[in-house]
Amino acid sequence: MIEAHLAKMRCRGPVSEAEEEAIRGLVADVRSFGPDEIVIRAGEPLSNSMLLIDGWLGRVRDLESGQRQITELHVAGDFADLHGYTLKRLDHHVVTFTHSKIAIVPHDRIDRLIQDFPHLMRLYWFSTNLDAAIHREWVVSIARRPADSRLAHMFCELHARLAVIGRVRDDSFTFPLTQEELAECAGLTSVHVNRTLQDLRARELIRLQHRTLSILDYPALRQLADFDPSYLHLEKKPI
Amino acid sequence: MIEAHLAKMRCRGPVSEAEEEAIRGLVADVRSFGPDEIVIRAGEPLSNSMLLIDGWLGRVRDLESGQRQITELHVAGDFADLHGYTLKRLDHHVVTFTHSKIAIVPHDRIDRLIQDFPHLMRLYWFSTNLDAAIHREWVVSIARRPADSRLAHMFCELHARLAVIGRVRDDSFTFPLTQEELAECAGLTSVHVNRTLQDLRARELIRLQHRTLSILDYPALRQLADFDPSYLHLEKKPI
DNA sequence: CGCGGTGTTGAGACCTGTCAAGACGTGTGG
DNA sequence: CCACACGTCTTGACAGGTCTCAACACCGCG
Repeated sequence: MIEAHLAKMRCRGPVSEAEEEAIRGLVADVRSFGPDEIVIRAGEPLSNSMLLIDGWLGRVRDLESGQRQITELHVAGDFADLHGYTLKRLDHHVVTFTHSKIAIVPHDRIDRLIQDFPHLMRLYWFSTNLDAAIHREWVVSIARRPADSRLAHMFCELHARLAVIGRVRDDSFTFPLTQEELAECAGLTSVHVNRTLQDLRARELIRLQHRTLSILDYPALRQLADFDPSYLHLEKKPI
Repeated sequence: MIEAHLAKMRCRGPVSEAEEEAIRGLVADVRSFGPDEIVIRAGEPLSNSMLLIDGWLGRVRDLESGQRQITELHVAGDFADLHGYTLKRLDHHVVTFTHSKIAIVPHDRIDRLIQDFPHLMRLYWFSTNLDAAIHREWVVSIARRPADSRLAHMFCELHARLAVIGRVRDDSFTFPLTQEELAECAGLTSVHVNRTLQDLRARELIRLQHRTLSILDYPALRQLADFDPSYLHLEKKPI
């Protein structure tokens, strides 16, 4: 059920049997959502967090002008709103992009978990700091990189994050976002995303069809993106 | 010494005498830095965090192209790299913009503190999540807002953050960044920042001279910025 | 078979970037 | 006290990336 989550945790360091048991005990309930639903609305008081079991979620901000900005993407194994555990309300919505299965984790269970397992407290704190690192990388990308590098960077990041949970095969993975949604991530318009994707295809860097993204030339894509995966902290180091 | 830090903490909820004492005990040493120094270099292993007592710091990323992007600004009372406590190395440099006085906080003292005061653990975890919220707001700003709103938003954010620590008088505060550095925050060039500032001045929204920023028409600036301070969680709520 | 969402294309406008030069101003050394 | 130097701010002309608007093509699904 939460194997992807455990895989992600273990990729940073050992998780004992007892800890694993405790983590499994976090889940109070599992709920299913359709695509394009709002899972958590900005501002509402929270007493649970959401552990994504399967599907794709995003954090999105609606602007006054009617535009949307996606601030982070979440895949299986991610806690989508663990920061809500301390903040108690979010500054953004959490929405589904696909059918999604989500484990509900009541905050009081997290209370108990981190009390019993200080090591897990550090791991979960770490994981919210990792979200911040991802935000920072997006700031850099959106502020400074041209459209092609920007998309390339997103693809490299997802490649790395999905690989950890075993969802990449031959540098291919399913990528369910529409070009419109991709634009909302990258700070571009869907028209420009469309043209940029054509460009990336023409240069034989990627293939993207039927919701599947194939990276055809990873070294070249990585160079175009100026992608350095160290901010994802994927190497094994005990915390 | 760390009054600004305590003021910031207290603005979110009560901090007991004992807790205050413990927080003061975090400081192992105080160091001074000149302007434009690198305080922490990206990637180097960390065993301390830096609590800014006075001055201005920033988190900056150097790009391959030679450009720089500033990812967050820090003012008195901020922990500049508390996320380093869990991550153990940073994905960015921490640099000074002005003369700065910084308290050195060894990680093992934080270990002890959060063990003794679970409430403070939550507060400090919260504060790193707050940094993430600020990152998110920057993503939105840089991705979607035109140059004038973008600068306006930065000024509103700083106004709110500095007010908490008593550094705003009559909607004025010292703002020591050069236009070049401002550009590195906003994802613009210094030339464009210059022209945009002239525009904001001409519209009588701000005055900026001699390193002092005066907000002349806060409601108008806030509206231009589409600024909603709730992401800063400045209202009093026990955590 | 038709419909709605998604992807594609073109032309033109606009915001921001680039390059280059000059003005200002503040601190330093003679 | 002046002269100079260096960083910062300012300005102009032009280039270029991205956006806007609008139309059309495609495709999966009911």
